[in-house]
Amino acid sequence: MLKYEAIAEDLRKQIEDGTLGQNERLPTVVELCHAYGVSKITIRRAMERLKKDGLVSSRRGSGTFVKRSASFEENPLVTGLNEHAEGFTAQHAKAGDAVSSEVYDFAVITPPAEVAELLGLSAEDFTYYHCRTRIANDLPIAIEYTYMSLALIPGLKLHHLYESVYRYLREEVGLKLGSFHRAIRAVPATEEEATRLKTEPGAPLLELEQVGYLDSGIPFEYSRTRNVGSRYVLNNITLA
Amino acid sequence: MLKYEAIAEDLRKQIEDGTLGQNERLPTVVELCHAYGVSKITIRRAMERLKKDGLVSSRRGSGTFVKRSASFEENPLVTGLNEHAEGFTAQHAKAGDAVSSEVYDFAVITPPAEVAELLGLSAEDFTYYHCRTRIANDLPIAIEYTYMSLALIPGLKLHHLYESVYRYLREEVGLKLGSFHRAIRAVPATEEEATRLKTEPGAPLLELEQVGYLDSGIPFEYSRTRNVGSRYVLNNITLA
DNA sequence: AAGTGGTCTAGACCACTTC
DNA sequence: AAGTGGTCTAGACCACTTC
Repeated sequence: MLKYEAIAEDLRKQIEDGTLGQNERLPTVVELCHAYGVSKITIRRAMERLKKDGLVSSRRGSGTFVKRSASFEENPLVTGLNEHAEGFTAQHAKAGDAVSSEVYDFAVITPPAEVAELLGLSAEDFTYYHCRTRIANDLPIAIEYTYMSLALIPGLKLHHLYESVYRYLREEVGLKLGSFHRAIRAVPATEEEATRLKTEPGAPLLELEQVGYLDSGIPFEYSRTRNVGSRYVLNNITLA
Repeated sequence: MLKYEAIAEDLRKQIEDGTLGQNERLPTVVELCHAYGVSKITIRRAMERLKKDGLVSSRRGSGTFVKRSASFEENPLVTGLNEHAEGFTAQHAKAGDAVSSEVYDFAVITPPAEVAELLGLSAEDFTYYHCRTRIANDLPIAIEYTYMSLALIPGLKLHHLYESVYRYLREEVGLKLGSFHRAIRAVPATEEEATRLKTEPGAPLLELEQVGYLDSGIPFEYSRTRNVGSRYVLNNITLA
């Protein structure tokens, strides 16, 4: 086994058995160099492996931290990682499409227990909840059910849902978005979804379930996006 | 822009404008070090970027080569990359499932024009074609439609389709599998598929379309795998 | 034997945060 | 000012292929 692989495995075990707890800072790169008797680039490769697997995130100037993702160990379905998130708006703007939204629900609620757990919230914490369709060139492409942490995003308003929420988070709230854990399924449209998406009940939808993390490793959103199968193809895929 | 990014962009342009042609060998790492006035690790990072984007593949002892993937420029839907392919058999063996197959079709044919193009074949070249279902614990999970290059795999027999084709390719043919270009869609089951998969016509299927490459960059297979939506979740996802 | 890419060392220097 | 991770140098050494 290569040195960087052995180091990554050792740190992974420490994270999985709790020696390194959620949100805990790892030793610095230099400390790890001394501890394992290797040079910086070898530690760096081990860290890249752990980042790819969604276990840690690094911030220049601060350190490298264990992500709050223990719940994912229990749910092996959702273990991917996506850096450099682009929202629906950015994806379609590139193609020159006219993008709009229809909002069906927007409220502040206490989320379902499994959502609260994925977001690292207690039973008393609030989240925003919204359901909206995303429309490109007058054709509905997807319906989104999203929970976002109220504490992290104090000022979300209805009108943001008609624009780009990610742009708002980045530019106005100043959040730094990090990685995403994702799972993908094919599911049938409910009657309500069929009406909202202008398709047939039971029509195949491509569902992306995701938890979004800030670059600090704190989860900020849980969402399910259901894309009309005949209008959407997912490209640029890597399976880990 | 970082040095390795600038070098990757420069090489990408040379590949896209044809200065570096399909299957052509790039300059060696040491030559690139001198050409760009940088050290090995910087060239290495640029190469990792190009590999991730599916433009080149490297073989230790031989060099780094432009992949035969020009046709993907015309089809932006299929531009992902997946190293370290695991077949259905390996995935389910881990989970301790009983894996089997049902083969509905196995023949040597001249493939459809678009498949021939993706595989870099002429109109006169032959491929294997097979359709089979993959079954775990007596429940059909997926149906596969696959074209494999006859010239690369002289000895494929029916009985291999009841076992692991990838294991056969690796261990008996001695092929080294490289990366995969993939696209994902949700599609409805046809009547025939519904019967073979023990589900309903129109039921949502998660389709993975892929072109598989050897580590030399030569494409060896084109396949569409349609997974029953209610029995299959794709995890460990990275969107590039 | 000669050439190839892959891993790794022991740092220097930089961008960024404030542990 | 001190500490953090990120990029990069100029190699050494190794695994693998035969350009």
